[in-house]
Amino acid sequence: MSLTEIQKALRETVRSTAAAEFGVEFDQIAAETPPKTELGDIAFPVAFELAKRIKQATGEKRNPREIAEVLKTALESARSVGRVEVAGAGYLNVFFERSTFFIENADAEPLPALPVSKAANAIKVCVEHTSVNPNKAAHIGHVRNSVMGDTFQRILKATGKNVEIQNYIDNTGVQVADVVVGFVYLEEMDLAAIMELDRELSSSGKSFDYYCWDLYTKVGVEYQTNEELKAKRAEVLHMIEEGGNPTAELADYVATRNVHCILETMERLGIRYDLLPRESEILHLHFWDKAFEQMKQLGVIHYEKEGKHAGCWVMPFEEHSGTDDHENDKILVRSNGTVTYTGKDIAYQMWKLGILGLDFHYRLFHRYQDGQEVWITTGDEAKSEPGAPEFGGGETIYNVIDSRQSYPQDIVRKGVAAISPERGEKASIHLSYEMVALSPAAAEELGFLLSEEDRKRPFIEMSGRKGLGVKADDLIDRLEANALGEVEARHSDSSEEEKKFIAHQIAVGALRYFLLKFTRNTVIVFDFKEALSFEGETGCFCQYSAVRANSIFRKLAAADSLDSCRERLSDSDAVKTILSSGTGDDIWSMAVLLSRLEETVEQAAAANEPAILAKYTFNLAKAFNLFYHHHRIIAEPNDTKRAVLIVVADMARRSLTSALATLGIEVPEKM
RNA sequence: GCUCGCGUAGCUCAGUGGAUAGAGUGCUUCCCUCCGAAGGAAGAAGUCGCAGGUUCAAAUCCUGCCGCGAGUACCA
Repeated sequence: MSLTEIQKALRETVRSTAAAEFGVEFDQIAAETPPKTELGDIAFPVAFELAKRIKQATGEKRNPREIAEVLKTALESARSVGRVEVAGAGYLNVFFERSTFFIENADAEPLPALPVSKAANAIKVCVEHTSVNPNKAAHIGHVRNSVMGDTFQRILKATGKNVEIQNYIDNTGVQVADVVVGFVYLEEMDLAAIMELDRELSSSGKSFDYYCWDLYTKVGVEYQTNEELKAKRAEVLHMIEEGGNPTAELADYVATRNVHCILETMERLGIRYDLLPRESEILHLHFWDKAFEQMKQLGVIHYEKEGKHAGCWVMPFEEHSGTDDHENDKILVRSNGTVTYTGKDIAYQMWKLGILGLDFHYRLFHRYQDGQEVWITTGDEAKSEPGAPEFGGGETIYNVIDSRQSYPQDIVRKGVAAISPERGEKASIHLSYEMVALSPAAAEELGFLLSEEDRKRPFIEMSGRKGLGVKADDLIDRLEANALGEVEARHSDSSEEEKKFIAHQIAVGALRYFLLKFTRNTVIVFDFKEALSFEGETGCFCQYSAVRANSIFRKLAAADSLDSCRERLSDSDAVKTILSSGTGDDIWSMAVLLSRLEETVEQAAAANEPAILAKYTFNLAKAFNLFYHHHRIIAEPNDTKRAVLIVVADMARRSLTSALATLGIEVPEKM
C-alpha cells in the first residue's frame, strides 16, 4: 500500500466512523503532517470539528478527547497502522506500522504515471504557454511563462492526463507590424533583402531574433518623433491582417523566422510544443464569425444603439464597476465592424474546448532531433498535410498568461461559459503569474539610464518595446559558462563534450528552479547574482544531492546489490528492530518524506502551483544530504541495517530524480 | 474611484484554521585521511503592516485603515 492509498483509507475510516458513531457527515477530512516524526506520521485534528458539529446538531456537549478516543479505536484496526495516540486537547496522531510500509514500498515507483502514455481513457487537457509575439527574441519574463507552463504540463501528465501543448502565435498583431515597419521604412528592405540579411547573420553566428530585438527598439524610439512613420503602422497592420500581398508575405517570413528562433531557445530548456495555432488562421478561417453567430443566437451579446458604445456589439460585464449603467460592458465588435482581440480570443477558446464547430488545417512545422513533431495551423486546405493528430477539444483549458491580463481572461472565461453553460467557467483556467521585473540596479547593469524617479521604484518592468530586458539566450549562455568553469575545476579529465553537456544540464536546472521556486503571484525582481548562483536553494543543490546518491550505487559491493538488499528485508523482525531503534526515526522520516512525491504532485496540480513541487524537491534533497551525513551507508557493519540504508538511498534517489524530471531538470552523470 | 494581488528574520521568500512561525541568503564560529565541501554542524536574528471581530484554536477567515504594485481602451 502506498502512502497515498493509506491516507485515502484513513480519511475514509474517519469519515465513516464519524457518520456511524455521531451521525455527522463530512465531505472534507482535514489531515496534516505532524511537525516531528515522534508525533506520528499523519494527524487528524478532526475531533474539535466533530464536537462543534455535534453541538450544532443536537445541542449535546461532547469532549473532543472523548470523541478522539472513539475514532482512535477505529483507526487502530486500519491496515498499515501501528498505533494511534490522542494528544493535546484531542489530536489523533497515527503511527504507521513502519516495517510493513517500508518492505511493501521498497521497490515502488515514485510516480506511477510518469512518463504518461496517451491512454485512450485519459482525460485530454490543453495547456497554452509561451505565446511570445514573434517579432523579437524571448526575454526572461517570457521564460517564466514557458517554464511555468512546461512544468505544469509535466505535472498534469504525472497525474495521468493526456496533455496537448499549444503555443499561440500572434503573427498578425501590432508588434509584428512594428518590426515590419522597421524593415521596410527604416532599413528600406524588401523580402529578398531580409532573406539575404538572414543568411549573413547566421553565417556570422548572429541570430535573427536578436536583430529584430534591436530593430523593434529602434522603431519604438523613432515613433516618438516621427508621426509619418507611426502612421505607417496602421497601414502595415491592415495589409498583414488582409493577407495575400507582398507586405503580408514579408511579415510572414519575419514572424516565422522569429518563431523558429524562439523554439530553439525553448528547446535549450527542454520546452516543447505540439501545436502552434496562429492568429492569421483565426482570421482567415472566420472563427469569429462562427462564434459571433452563436453568441447572437444565445443572446450573450447585443447591439448597442445609443450611448458611449453606440454601434458596437457588446457583452455585459459588471464585475469591475458598482454601477449598472453598462459603462463597463466589453466591446467585442467595434463600431467600424472589426472584431477586438478579446472577441478573437473567445472564438479561439471555443475551438480549444471543441465547441466552435470549426477546425484549422494543419501542416508539419518542425521535427525535433528525436523525431517529435510540432504542427502549425494553415488556412489553406491545399497546404494541409496528412498525419496530423487531432488537436483541440480539451476537457480543461489552462492558459498561462501573466496576471496583467486577468481582466480580458475573465471576459473570455465568462463569455465561453455563457455559450456553454454545461461546461461552465471551470473548463477555462487562467494560470496567471506575476511578471519578472528588474531591480533598478540590474537595469543599470544592463546599461539603461534611469530617471531619479525610476531609481526609487522597487522594480522596473521589462519592456520589449524599450529593449529593456535580459534576453533568455544571453542568460543561458552566462549560466552555461559559469557552470562549465565549475565542472572544469572538478573534472578536468573529462572530455570537452561531456563537460559542456554537464554544464548545460546544470544551467537548465539553475534557471528552471530559479523561476519555479517563487509562487505564481510573487513578482520576481531579477537579480544577476541570485539567478546565477549554484549554492543554497537552487536547482544545482537538488541535482548535486541526486548525483551523490547515485555515486553510492557505483561503489556498492557485489554482495550488496539492490536485489540482494531488498531480499534481506524479508527478515521483517530485524527491519522492525532497526526502524524502531535510536536512529530508526531518522531513517523512517527519510522514507516517509520521499514517499510523499505522488501526493505533492497531486497537490501542485490541484492548486495550479508548480512551486509546491519545487519546494518539496528542495526539501527532499536537503533531507537526503542530512541522511547522507548521518549514516555511513556502504560501511555500515550490520547486514540488515546496511540493506535498509541502501534501499532508502535508492528510494530517495529515484524519488528525487522523478521530482526533478517533473520540474524539467535532469540529473547529471557527475558534478 | 472601482477590481485584483502583495505586506512574515537585515535582504529574498515558503507557510491546505491546528502543536515551539520556517527556508535560502548575509553575518559569527567550526567540519574534507571519510559513500564527492556546488556539502554539513552550531549561533545570533520576528510587534507575521495596524486596529477590531469570528473560533476551543488566526500569519491564515471577516471588517476597517495604512503602504506598495497591477488592471480598469472601439490596444494586443
